Amino acid sequence: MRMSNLYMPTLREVPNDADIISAQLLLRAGMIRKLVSGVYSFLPLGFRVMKKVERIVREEMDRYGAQEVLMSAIQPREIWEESGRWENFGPEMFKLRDRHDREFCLGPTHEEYFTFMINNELKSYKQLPLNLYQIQTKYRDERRPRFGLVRAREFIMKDAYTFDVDQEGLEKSYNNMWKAYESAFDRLGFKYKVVLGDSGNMGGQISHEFIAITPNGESTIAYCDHCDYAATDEVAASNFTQTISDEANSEMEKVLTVDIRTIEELESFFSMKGDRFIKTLLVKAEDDSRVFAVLIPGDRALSLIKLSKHVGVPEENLMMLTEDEIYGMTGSLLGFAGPFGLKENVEIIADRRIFNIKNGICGANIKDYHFKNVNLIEDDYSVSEDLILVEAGDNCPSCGMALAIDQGTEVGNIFQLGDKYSKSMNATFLDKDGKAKHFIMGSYGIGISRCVAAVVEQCFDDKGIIWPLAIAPYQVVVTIINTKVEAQVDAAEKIYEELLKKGVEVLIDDRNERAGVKFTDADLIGIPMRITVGKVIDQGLVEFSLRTVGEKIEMPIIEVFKAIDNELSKINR
RNA sequence: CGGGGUGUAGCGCAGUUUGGUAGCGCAUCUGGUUUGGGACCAGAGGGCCGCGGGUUCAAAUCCUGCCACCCCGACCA
Repeated sequence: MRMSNLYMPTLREVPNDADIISAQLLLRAGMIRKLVSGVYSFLPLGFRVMKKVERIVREEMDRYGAQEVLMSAIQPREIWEESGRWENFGPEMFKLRDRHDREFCLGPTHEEYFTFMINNELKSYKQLPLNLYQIQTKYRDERRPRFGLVRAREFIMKDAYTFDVDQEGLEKSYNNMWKAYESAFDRLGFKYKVVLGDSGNMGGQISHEFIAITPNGESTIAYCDHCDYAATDEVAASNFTQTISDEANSEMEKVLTVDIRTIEELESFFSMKGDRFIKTLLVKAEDDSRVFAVLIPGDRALSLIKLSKHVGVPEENLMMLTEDEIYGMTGSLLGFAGPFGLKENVEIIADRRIFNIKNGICGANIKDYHFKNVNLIEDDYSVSEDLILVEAGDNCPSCGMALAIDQGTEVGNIFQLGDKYSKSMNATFLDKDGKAKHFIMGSYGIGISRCVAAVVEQCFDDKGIIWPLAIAPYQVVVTIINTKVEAQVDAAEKIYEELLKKGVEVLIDDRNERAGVKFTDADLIGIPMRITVGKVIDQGLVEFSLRTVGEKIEMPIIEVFKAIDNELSKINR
């Protein structure tokens, strides 16, 4: 491709609405453009990268036995009514009506449609297992789109669905997809971890998430460097050793604590560490049917997912009480809540570790008062072994060493759905014994466009993007220093033709620009290899440099082809 | 959805406090000089100042309604 003709509108300045590095660089490199909040278009260079990501994912899916299809993005209300998600998916679903007032949505995901289709077409166990996938545009009307391609409202996703006769078959399909994902992500060239995911409200079924390690990512994961334990922060078991005081129990006392609300303020007021406090958090079910007071050690945070499992309310329906609601339940203000004197309908849930706190401190449910010398007794409460968000340094549940915490971007997930959809949509096949059984399903997603962003989040420097060779929009750029110098142009054109002949993906920068502009653009758009044709062409030499290294090495033209072959041979296929 | 901020040329911004004919840098076009890490000179084009209503002799500027975008929170692949 000739850069004199390439639609590559690079920007010198950072667009003011680009919030993370990947969005800034992709916009500046002329690879994407934003139309409205959370909706992006891909320009030639960006589209090439995305197609390469797609190709890698596609090859690995195919290699592991999945079959590609393309389902419609537009779906009728009826199939979503069957699963109950027309309502439950909530305002995130883009809904529309046709001229006859019939209702549709733009698919945010495709469990319903696949289940519906399979149920119509597939009737015998002999046709199972089955693994179908597609790569397609998905729509989710996110409440708050941000982070460029990472949380978009329109995005490209690979979604796959497996259908098996039983749990054993599902586990095989699941492990198979796990391997396919590892192969694909290894080839994409970013660092990632596979972590135990939230099994959500699906009744304890297994899921895993593939998290690209990115410093500003939205997902927090806990992992162990000494064994292979890894989980999202809300799910990871928190095991820590409490310091248990050996002092004798003292009599509980009410203490005036004017305007002292936060644990931090309490620590300095009482001159005690946070682990001596009993924090009381008020949480309710969204429909107001139940209210919980959750007791946890003062220096730790609550995991809503763990609470959700303990009380049997789906996590998305749990919410913290507002200050007004707290007043209603405790008769006091935010910051003074405690386990004593709550309204009768409040269920008190305790993390077991608060019973190790001797002569602790908790809110008194009276404005400006706390109790000290509190010693709670297990028998009085609904006790959970673990309600707490994991922290760095907690003990690994599998080997006991210290866990580390990292931020990341979820680029893939795999779910064991079981019969969740086949049951609600009554999708069955006939088993060996002639009886109708529900399909045992799995679903598997990869955020294709999100992967593009995740790679950039990991691969950049102060000059721009550094694409891994496997997904770079072009592999080589031939830079002509001065297009007025015939010898340079001739040599560059010959090199360009030769590389094209060899099947190398190559750009030639034949623009009548100064060298600096060309270097800056080449660095910004992140082309892995650059051949610079300049003055030393008179001696039959060109310069070769790698974007990762930067250093230019003079070499004869023949050598540069070898160097390129050598780099290309490193691509993992 | 709650709180905050911002909307002025393709991009980044000033001008708004104190109303008086819309500016700067980059980008674009023309001519020339240049040509190894975002050149220089001279000239040119480009604006419903987010949209609507109001106040005023006069509104980018003041008032008001709406919209969009961004941030923080809540929520979520």
